Amino acid sequence: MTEQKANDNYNDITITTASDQVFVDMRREIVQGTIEQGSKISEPELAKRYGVSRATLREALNRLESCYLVERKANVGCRVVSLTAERLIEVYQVRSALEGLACRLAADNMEPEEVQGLKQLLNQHLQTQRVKEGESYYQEAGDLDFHYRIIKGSKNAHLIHLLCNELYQLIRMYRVQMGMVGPRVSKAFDEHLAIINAIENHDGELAEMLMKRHISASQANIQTKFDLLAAKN
Amino acid sequence: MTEQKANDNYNDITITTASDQVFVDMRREIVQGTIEQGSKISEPELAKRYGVSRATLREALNRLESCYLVERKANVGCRVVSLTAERLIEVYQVRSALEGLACRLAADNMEPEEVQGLKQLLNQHLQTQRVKEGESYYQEAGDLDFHYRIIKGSKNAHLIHLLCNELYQLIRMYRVQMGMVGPRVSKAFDEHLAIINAIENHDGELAEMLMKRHISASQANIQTKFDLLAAKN
DNA sequence: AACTCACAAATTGTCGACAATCTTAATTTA
DNA sequence: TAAATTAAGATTGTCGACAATTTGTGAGTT
Repeated sequence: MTEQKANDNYNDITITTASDQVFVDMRREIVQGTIEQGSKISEPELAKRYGVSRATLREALNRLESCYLVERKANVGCRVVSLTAERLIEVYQVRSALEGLACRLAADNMEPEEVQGLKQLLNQHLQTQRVKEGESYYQEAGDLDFHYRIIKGSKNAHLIHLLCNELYQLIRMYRVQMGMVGPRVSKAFDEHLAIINAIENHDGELAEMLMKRHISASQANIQTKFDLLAAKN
Repeated sequence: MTEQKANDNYNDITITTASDQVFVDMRREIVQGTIEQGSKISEPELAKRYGVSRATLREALNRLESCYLVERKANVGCRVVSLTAERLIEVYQVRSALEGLACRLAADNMEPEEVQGLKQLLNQHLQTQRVKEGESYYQEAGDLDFHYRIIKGSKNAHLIHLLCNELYQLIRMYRVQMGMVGPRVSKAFDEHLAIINAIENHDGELAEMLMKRHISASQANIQTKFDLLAAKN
């Protein structure tokens, strides 16, 4: 839980209204676990805490629901989502399909400059990783950045919105709260490299397949992680 | 625009609050075109029309935004989405990836009874189509039903929500307002049949591929339809 | 002791009014 | 005449209060 500030606002929302601010703040707190998963959200309490009325808080809650961070029931209330293994597996199945598509489209639609930028990013990661072997956070942030760029490279606005604004919040929450360390980190590099090469060669089919595998590997990791967690308790 | 009532509430929402009601009503009107695409939504005006306060109307608008039927801008307002060819292509690319996934999962997770039900449904369509050759509406409703069942058969709750509650409203809107007729109808039957067979044989890979093709064919239709429309004007 | 029912407290849903912002049109200025 | 400015009107954002529903507690019954 070191400084997470830099990567708070991944999707480029311009904050104009008060509910925008509350939305972004609550989103951060939920992703980081400050507001813990599964906990009930009391509208009067949180409204007071953020210094806004219930109306603006509810506006923020609606938007949190849109990105799957809270769940509402009529006349009952709102609670923060719980990161169960089942849910994460489901999300990763969807993610795999969508990012596979994004990768295929990126192979056709990415500008040469964007591809160059991606390669540079990967080089940076390589150096950073050498210096801070074992440190996982930077890698994670960089990894997200890598995926973000490819998604944006698809040039499919609907797909971009779906992944970056909606689905990714859950994934960030999982990463921050459960952590991703171990041998996956270095292996992920090679996979990233292969993906970039495929994109550079405009080989959409291969790029899609590699990305799907890449994400499926993460998915497998989730299951083992939860199994380990269950064994401890 | 005959009786659409039966298929109004595809996703099984239980209407409890006033904003639920407004949401469902507005959704129908937007899908059918009663509230026409691209039109600006005046909160005071619509609140009066539905006999509710602006607060409950705004709640409904939030949810309409979640299923991509309206777009909001801060301090500016809300307008109904416009069905451009570009947007629909984007949506269909996403749909193809997601329903492909759904189909693959369905091949593993559908109960035998569900598969039987699907086959029965297809038989009904065949008879209906023979009787009412050319009539497209029933086919469309039935087609949606077919896709719904497969999606549900995936047993992936997140995927089901994404497709049935969010993405499909746009697709229904396109179908109702632009219509789907012509040779696609009979051809779609054969494709449906092949998909069912693959599912029945638990051949996920094939089922996925067939579904993706099936949807890509619809996607190609969209482009030609818009081209024709552009040529007329 | 367990179960039901009724009442009280708390929470969510809804409303009308006010504040902040945007839009439009008239007016001024170059 | 065209561009910039400003003021009026309308629209959205926010607030506090009331209504409807749920939840929790405790008395009463079997």
